[in-house]
Amino acid sequence: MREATLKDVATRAGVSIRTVSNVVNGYAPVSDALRAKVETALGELDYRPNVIARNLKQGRSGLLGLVVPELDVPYFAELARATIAAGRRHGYTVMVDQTDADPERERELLTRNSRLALFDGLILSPLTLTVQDLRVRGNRAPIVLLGEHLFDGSFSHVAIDNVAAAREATEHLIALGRTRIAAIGDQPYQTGETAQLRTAGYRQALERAGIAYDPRLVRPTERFHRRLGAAAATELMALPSPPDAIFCYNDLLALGALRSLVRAGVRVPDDVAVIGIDGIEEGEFSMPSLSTVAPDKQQIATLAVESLVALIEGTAAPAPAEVRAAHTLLPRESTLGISGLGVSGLGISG
Amino acid sequence: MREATLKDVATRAGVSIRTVSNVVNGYAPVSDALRAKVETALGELDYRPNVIARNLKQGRSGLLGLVVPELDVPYFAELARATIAAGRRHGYTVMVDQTDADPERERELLTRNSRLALFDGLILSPLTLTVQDLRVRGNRAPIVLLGEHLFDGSFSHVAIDNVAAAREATEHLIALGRTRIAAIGDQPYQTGETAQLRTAGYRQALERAGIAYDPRLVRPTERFHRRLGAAAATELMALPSPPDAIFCYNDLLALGALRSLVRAGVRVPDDVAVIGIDGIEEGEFSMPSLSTVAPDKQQIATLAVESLVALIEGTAAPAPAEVRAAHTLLPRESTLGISGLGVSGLGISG
DNA sequence: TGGCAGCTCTGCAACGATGCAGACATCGTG
DNA sequence: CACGATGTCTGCATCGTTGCAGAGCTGCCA
Repeated sequence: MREATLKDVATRAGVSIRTVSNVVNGYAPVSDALRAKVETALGELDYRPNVIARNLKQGRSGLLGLVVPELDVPYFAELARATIAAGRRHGYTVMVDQTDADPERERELLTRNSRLALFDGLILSPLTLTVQDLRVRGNRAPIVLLGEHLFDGSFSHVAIDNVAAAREATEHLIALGRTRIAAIGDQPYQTGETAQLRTAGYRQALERAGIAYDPRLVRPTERFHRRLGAAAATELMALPSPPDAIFCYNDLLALGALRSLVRAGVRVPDDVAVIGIDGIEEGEFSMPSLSTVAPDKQQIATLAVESLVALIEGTAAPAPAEVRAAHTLLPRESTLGISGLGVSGLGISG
Repeated sequence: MREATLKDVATRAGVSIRTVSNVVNGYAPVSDALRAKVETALGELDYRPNVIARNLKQGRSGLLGLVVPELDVPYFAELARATIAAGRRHGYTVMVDQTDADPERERELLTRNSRLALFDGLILSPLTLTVQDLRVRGNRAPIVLLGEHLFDGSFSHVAIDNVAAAREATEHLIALGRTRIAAIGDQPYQTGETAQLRTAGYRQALERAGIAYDPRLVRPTERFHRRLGAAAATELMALPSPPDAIFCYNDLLALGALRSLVRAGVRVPDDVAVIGIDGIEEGEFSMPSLSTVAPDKQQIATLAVESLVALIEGTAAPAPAEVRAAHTLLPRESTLGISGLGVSGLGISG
């Protein structure tokens, strides 16, 4: 059975389509008698408006899309929550998609026939997209980017200062007196821009402290996952002179490293201090809890949505903005130690 | 500047709208000469199809919606990933929304004017919705439900056997010789159906093993979050006779409990064994790693998408199906102990 | 040369809703 | 009583696209 349309309802109620529309939307004044008749017909036919038709007429859908590489990476999940909330505050519904960090999927998004063209605007957290890709997009909706990519100024951006964040994390380790500070997560190839900025921050901190840079202590990882962090930490501890601290480029790497260290009987932080970046909730509950530099996800989400809405509604100059969000160092047990227990580290007992 | 339409392109190229459409979609045979002219015009005007108009004409959007209570709960994030993949296999794009576990937001989804009406179908993981709510929905798209709610048979469902899952988790603890087995996560009120099923499974296992049910060992928690698990575990250990094992209704509760136990110097699993439900990746990397009963998320996602697509495309009888997905017990260190180290538990050293 | 098939291409209608201008009835006022 | 103001209600055009039926042309064969 076909869905009832305004026309069906109008026929049944013996009024014009327009009047039915008015009743449905509560627009123009409608007499009680007619209103009652229309409402009866609406009920009898179980009328439900066709949102697509309405959107076509109004030229907007009220939907924003957030596209992240991996939804099950906690940082993105937490960011998604914040973005959905920010969207609501501006009257938009945000829906989330992921690309599995697949370059082809990322490019597919921008395709002429992408279904995302239904959305009034897009917030992208790209991994591999180039400015070129974005230029030729078949997508009519405005775009705001998250992260450091594509800083050629043609698109609005929201990101933390990754160099500073990495520097502060490293400086925190230095302040604890550590000198052999390893780094896990470098990505010295084209699409690893965020990682490269963090490497820069790491090296800045070392340099300022007069600590020599030791390339053997820097482990690249293709992605920022727990398993890779664990493997890299194991390798680091097998070095002739292992590190006394590890700066991980994100919290998942750090949590993987943490487990492999503790599992191997290394005391954290006494033997090796560990810090990450992301400020995910999981890090508050690891044992020991994870020190981290937390980007202000609320702020990132709010700024991204605000920029996007301004583009959509034309309330701002279309000049692309580069927006910086805040970040905060959150020292926890993995660098400060476990307080209140009369012990100074966590290891294997038995 | 307005977006170019087919009409604009047609005017510029001196051909009919229909021909432009044909070129864009590669439909009918078009002579090379015309095709070239049209393509030039397309390029000059930077034409991008209006997906909304296309959808209106075709009566579908190719979009499925997945709505979960909280995206930053890892179980849901992992399920979302699986669902997005399953949707792609069927030619649909899945986009994810969350309700913040807010009853009003859940109901809002089904409203006449909900933007989700743009979607061809919806997969809902409801917390508080009643059958009543679903009946009066102003939403035309078919719906498939995740979880045990609303088992009155009017809607298609996909869920694991929660009673069995909880029973198997508890039996695993019993098989280890534990007798004072606590439970964290009961929700003995209307909207806590999943929790109640898990309580039933827990009690079944106790009963079968001839262990008396001790209500003091069952801690309710309003939600399934790490912090509440930690608090509940602390309370349990403060009992005159504390438990020697804890069954948590999900992995987040268990991870919270794990931390508070280890933090307090309790040896896991020697003193207290811990198990959860969900099989989230985080549990593989906690210290000790978390034993769990893992629902087959792939299967859940696949079954949900298949049911939904069948409803949308009318290839299946509209009779609502109740589908069971598989689950697997995954014993890890939090019950089996840490092997290969010559130690039998993890605690505080120093 | 007539007729037909096959290839291109076009115009119109339609998807289901809303904006707009105006028709019609009613009412109050001068 | 005439008039305009007000309050209801309607029809038409429109959003941008695609389905459908058919027009016009070409070329081939009898």
